[in-house]
Amino acid sequence: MAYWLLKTEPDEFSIDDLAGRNGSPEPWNGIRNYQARNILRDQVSVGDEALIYHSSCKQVGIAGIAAVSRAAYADPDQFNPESKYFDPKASENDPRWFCVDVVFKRKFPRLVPLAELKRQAGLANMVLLRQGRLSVQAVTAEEWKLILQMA
DNA sequence: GCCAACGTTGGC
DNA sequence: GCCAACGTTGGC
Repeated sequence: MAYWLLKTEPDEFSIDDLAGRNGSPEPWNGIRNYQARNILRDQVSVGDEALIYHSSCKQVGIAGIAAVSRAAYADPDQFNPESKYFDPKASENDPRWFCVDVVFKRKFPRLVPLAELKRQAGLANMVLLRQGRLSVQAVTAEEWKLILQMA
């Protein structure tokens, strides 16, 4: 079992939206970055758990936890010309982008702000703090434990 | 809204 | 394959 962090803009899709799915799977789609894509496609597995991170909003930080319920499959939006995630270079035979399904696990009693994560010595090597722009990233067991304690 | 960091595109 | 120009992410 591995741990991940998934970024989302809460104005688009928040931890509350995920909670509102009442346990049904939510496709984590729209990932259009190769590094993130490779992690999704090659490493994220059913049963893994992920921190849900709220980005590009008033209160940035970690909002809760989701579990992976389906491993990588072709993101259908890449084939849909109506979608903003449409990719003319992708084809059904040769998909370029992938998504996974996640289910809601829990919402933290409070959002753990990015500023606090930055202050935590044990999190100094966290990918989130080292590499700004990666929307799917690995979290170590130690980091996971520490963040759950902060929540 | 600004701007730093970084990813992508495209000419050569 | 290099690199300049440009676009996007994302915190503040």
